[in-house]
Amino acid sequence: MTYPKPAVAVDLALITVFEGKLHCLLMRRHDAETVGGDWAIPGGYVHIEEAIEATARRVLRDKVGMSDVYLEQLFTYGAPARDPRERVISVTHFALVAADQLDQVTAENEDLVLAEIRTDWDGETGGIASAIHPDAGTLTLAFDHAFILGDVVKRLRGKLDYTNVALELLPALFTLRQVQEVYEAILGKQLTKPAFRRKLLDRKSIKPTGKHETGSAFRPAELYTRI
Amino acid sequence: MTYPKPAVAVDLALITVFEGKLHCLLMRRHDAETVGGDWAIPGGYVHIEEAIEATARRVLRDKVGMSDVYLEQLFTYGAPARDPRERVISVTHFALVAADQLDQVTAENEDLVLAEIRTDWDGETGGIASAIHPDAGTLTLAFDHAFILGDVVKRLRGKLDYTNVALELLPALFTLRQVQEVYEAILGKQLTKPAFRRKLLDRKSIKPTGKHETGSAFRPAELYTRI
DNA sequence: AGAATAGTGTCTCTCAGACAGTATCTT
DNA sequence: AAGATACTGTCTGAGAGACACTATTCT
Repeated sequence: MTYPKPAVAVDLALITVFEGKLHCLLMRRHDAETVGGDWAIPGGYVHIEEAIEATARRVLRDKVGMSDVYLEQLFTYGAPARDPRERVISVTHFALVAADQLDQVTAENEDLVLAEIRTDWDGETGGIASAIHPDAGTLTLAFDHAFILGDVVKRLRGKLDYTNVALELLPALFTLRQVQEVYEAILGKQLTKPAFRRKLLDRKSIKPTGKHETGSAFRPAELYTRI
Repeated sequence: MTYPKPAVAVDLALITVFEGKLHCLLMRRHDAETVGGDWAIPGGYVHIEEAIEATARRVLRDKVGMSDVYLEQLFTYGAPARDPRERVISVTHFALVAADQLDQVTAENEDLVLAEIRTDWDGETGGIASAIHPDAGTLTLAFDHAFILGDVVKRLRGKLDYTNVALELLPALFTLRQVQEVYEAILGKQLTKPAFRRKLLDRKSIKPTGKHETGSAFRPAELYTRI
């Protein structure tokens, strides 16, 4: 006996830190009334012979125009009514990207915007997130995507202290101050500089390059790179 | 346009600590030659109007005969050839149960056994696990289930120090020594008693009952319970 | 009484936070 | 030279591991 099958999709939260704030790439939907919102994270159906991560990378390439990013499976969302049109199970991933890369794709594609992610809960409590655009204000998110973005923030907060995922949000060369800004954006709180430096350097996951930043108003900081 | 859809299943790793060792419930397959092994963790297809966790609880009830257990989504496995018969995407969960409960179901059902899970890697490195039965020796696992069990161990090791999941593996009343045994079984290494007691009690997630264990050869330990 | 385990007190070492100080670059 | 930020040294308190000690129960 064969059962009717749910559809399987991959949704992709593209995360970056821009001007000291967590941001996410959103895609305009032209069917807002049927899916419950004007904006959504990019996604696509899993093809019958395609690995799940391959779907994620295809969505990244075809819908966003990027490749070679840090990608991680987050959670699989499958509430029967999460998509009002048909049963869709979403194997959701998140990607971590440096801000300059996302700037480029939003400039080239009218339907892609970068929105700030805000949460009104502390630590790893959990809950929904809201997306705020500098011009348009708070964006209405389709499906369960406000909930998904909340889960992304929660996961990132949890992984910060025992992994190096934060470095994926920075360009190839970066200052220690920039790393601290990424941590502060994700955790939503201030950190103390000396303790942060020590912890980061003790981890042996970055190394100094001897080069320094240019164009700074005052003393330029040394540039570091991933090991 | 409609694409051919993959099937979606939920697989369920039922975990317990028995005689100081991590164990897992396995189900005998009668189609070993087509699925690559004699033993598998229980699973079932997601029905078209059924939430994913509801599938997990249905599998738990219908195939194992249990209810009211700690359940958590682990990962979604979707390699195209993981099931040689058809494309099946598995939203895998794990359940944590006290050993006495699993003892009961294996006694009642011939096709269910409790096998020890062993890993040959340290900490949270990751890798496959093997399943060892007291009489039958090493069991051959179907599909990617050796890999999945490895991921379960990895996840449990990671969650031990910042959650109370370990308490789900114990009966309603337990001694501090039993809690330490659970931690040691999961981590695969010895811990020191005074430090362990302090950390556990400082967490305020268990409380003493005033009762003591009976039938012990020597001084009986106090019984604690979850708060 | 002796054996075995339950449970506790203390020392030390490591590590994170806080603060204050020094170094270096631009205007 | 002044100002701003990069970077560092030191103090302190919290917490984990190691060890030794006391307490309690059964044979």
